[in-house]
Amino acid sequence: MARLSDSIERFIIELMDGADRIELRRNELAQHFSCAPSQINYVLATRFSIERGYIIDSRRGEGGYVRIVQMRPDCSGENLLCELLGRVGTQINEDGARGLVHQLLQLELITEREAGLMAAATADAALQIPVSAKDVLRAGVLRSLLIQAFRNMEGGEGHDVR
Amino acid sequence: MARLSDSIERFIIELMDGADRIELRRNELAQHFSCAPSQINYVLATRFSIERGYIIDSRRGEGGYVRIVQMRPDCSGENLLCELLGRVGTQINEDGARGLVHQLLQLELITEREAGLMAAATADAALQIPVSAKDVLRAGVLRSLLIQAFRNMEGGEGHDVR
DNA sequence: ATAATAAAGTCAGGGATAGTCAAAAATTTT
DNA sequence: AAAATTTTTGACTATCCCTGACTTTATTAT
Repeated sequence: MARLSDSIERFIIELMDGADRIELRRNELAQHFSCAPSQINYVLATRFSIERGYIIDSRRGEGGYVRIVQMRPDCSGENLLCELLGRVGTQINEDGARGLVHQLLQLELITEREAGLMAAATADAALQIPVSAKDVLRAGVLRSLLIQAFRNMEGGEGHDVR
Repeated sequence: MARLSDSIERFIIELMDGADRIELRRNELAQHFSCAPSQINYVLATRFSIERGYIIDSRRGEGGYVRIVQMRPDCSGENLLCELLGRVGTQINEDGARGLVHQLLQLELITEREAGLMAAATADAALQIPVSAKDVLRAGVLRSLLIQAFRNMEGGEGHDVR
């Protein structure tokens, strides 16, 4: 029998129907498939991961939702974000970060102002901790920035700045 | 169900219509939305906080009111930057950082995309170190971002609205 | 002054969502 | 069949929104 996770994956993809984003209620979906709500999280984690080109956003409480955003993999056959994240790795130095940001700028995926911000956030001066750990920390910040930058490209409202 | 709080927030912002202050009756507003009066307090606390640059003033009893004042730092350039850096101080938590970014957005000093980047760089998730030091680190990153944001503004390119 | 009335504030709690994690179950690989 | 891997579930947690009971303050009437 087709695994439940696969069915749910297919169902969601069909729901998206080419659109690059969709919002759904976790519990409703779980009910539709008569499974535990956390099963949905599993599907999201394994089938709609960053590596596969998706970004998940969610909110709890009354009016809660789970939003799935598919990043368009345009600029390169492979998923560009995925590749960039790979290049960031677990640590990266200031020059490496700058180079990467510069490349985004060259590709016209971000503006000069945005590039300036990304560079500022990953500059040595911004990360005030013992030198030894800076590169690791910078990698975390840069990853977060990259994911956000790609979210921006989807034209949506990005995530709440709340 | 659409969140009542969001509707009320929107309603108030529309009422203000660019003005920097407004006075309203808590009970009337509650009645308009058919909700408990305390709901209004909730909206004020979560959407019109100090962090977002609002000050709430009120009076009880006959002729009571709630006044919402949007702080518009009248200083610009250097002074505003100074003030904001002061607010960041040596440490700031995630909510504080978000509120400040939200305010820059409201003041139209940065674009939504830029706000998203600033929020991403100062999110808890981006700073992968022991919790205890996060706020200090975040302050460093945010300071760096602010300085860069103001550098952008002086460049006078206006902001790309994309 | 005191009492009555008319606001607004506070806070704890409940309901509605979603997330996490570890253990059990199922499936696949060796 | 044993081991390894993936899937599924359930118990517990976290967050957000909304309400209601009770409190505080200001004004007005007696």
